[in-house]
Amino acid sequence: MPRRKDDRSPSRRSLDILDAFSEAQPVLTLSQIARISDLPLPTAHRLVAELLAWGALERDDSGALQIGLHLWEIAALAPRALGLREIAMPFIEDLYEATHQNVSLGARDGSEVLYLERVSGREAVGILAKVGSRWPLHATGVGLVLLAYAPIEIQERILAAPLQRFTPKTIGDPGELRATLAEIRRTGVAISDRQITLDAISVAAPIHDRTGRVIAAISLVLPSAETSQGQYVPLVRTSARGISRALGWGFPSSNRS
Amino acid sequence: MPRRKDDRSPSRRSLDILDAFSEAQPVLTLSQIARISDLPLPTAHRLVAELLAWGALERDDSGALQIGLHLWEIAALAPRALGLREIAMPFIEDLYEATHQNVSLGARDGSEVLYLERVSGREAVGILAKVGSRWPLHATGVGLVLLAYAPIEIQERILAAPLQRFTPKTIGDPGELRATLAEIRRTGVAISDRQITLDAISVAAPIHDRTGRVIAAISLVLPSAETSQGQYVPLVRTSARGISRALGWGFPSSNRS
DNA sequence: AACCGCACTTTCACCTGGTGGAAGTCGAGT
DNA sequence: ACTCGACTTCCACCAGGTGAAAGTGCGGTT
Repeated sequence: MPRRKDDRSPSRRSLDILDAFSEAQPVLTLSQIARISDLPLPTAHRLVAELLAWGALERDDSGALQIGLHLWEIAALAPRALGLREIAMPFIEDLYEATHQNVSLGARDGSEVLYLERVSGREAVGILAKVGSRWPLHATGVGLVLLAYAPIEIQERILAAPLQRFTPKTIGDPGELRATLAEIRRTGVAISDRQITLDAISVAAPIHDRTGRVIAAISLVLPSAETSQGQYVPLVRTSARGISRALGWGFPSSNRS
Repeated sequence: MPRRKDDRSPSRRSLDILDAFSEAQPVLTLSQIARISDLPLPTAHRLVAELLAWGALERDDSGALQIGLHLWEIAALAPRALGLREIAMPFIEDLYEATHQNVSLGARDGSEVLYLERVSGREAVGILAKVGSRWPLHATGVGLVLLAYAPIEIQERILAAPLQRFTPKTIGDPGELRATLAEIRRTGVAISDRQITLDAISVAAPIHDRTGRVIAAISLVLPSAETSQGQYVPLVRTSARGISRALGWGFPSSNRS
């Protein structure tokens, strides 16, 4: 009988400890970590001590564990996250100031959207997509844009799997999704109508890097009561173009859709 | 002769690999990582493979390594970083909209400020404190506030060490710093006058959590040419109070300065 | 005040899985 | 064709990670 029941390496186990933290449970005790990561308590204890020493974890006033500032500091170096944000922020500000609606920035990670930034005033619609949260690609404005320009393998994988529905308006039919994606590629704008909650619609546009590839998308989330949605389309599109240009897009080089 | 020259554990070595990345070098090759982290190439190779598999690192188009989105996603759970930001953001927005100057949010980590958020328009002064960057506590507006309310050990440690100077106006004398800190505690506002660059001054105020402790500070960075700096003080103070209140401060409970 | 339960910490003999020197592959520059 | 640097694979060795078991400390209950 093997002494060790799983074959994870120590470094992988440390990472799995970090994965134990979630939006629902951002603060954990040692025992909880051991349980969630499926590690013996003494092992978790030792690894947590190393993570604390390095600054990946911190203790709060009550002694419970949470993600530490040093990890956040390192993560802030991710070019696809804060690097992009740094460039996009002034445009996001402008868009917010012009509309006072929620503005969000997201990138595709695998077959999901990861929200990188969100600016929301007090008076805008309540919105579920927080910074750092993930959503299925087919259900949000940002997600639809990213899916429309994603590699075909990703598109087919998502079209083949069942499409999770959040409201009666969420796209649930692969054929309809395929048509929607084609329309997005044609117009360069996605409109997600009450797909997440019935009180919000979202208008999104793609952001290109210097090679022309779509690396992110921004969106404006509006109350579905808003009648003149059309006026927002040029605003979003212009902001997305501005960010793309700031990233070096538009200079003659390789430029595919 | 020992086979292993250092006694770092594998999990610590993985973390040290992450530490190899910096603002100056956010993209590295495997060999660079091995060199910076002082690891044999095969060892670095194996550990990097694990970090890639988990999503702590990613490869860019050229195959070079950078911090990955999954690490960023986990780091976004840090209560002291994005948790705080989430609450502070609407107030920061208001402050930006009212002034169109740089607004920043920072927290103390050890004996430095770590900038958690920054909103800057196109027309505001150029500013060096980027999100994720660190600065000495005595040299910036946010830092002075955090230092003024820091535990005495921290204050004394900094007063005892030489104070790094960035401009002729940077506080270099411990006595002057001590007086400045007392003044900040008295007024609840810090004004950092041309301490980092000669073209900018900064007005900062403390943010309290529900226990009354100062956990962060916000600041407005103004062009030093701006004559009517006084008008900004109430704005910054009001925003800081608003954030503190949103954090639960002000309800009758333990409440020390 | 004694008892219980739970969360955390420390210990230590076992033996496996990480280690890193060496050799092999690949690609770009000369 | 040759050189150099960056990356990848291999494998015998043994240091170091492992985790059951025992110990500590705290808060609540009897």
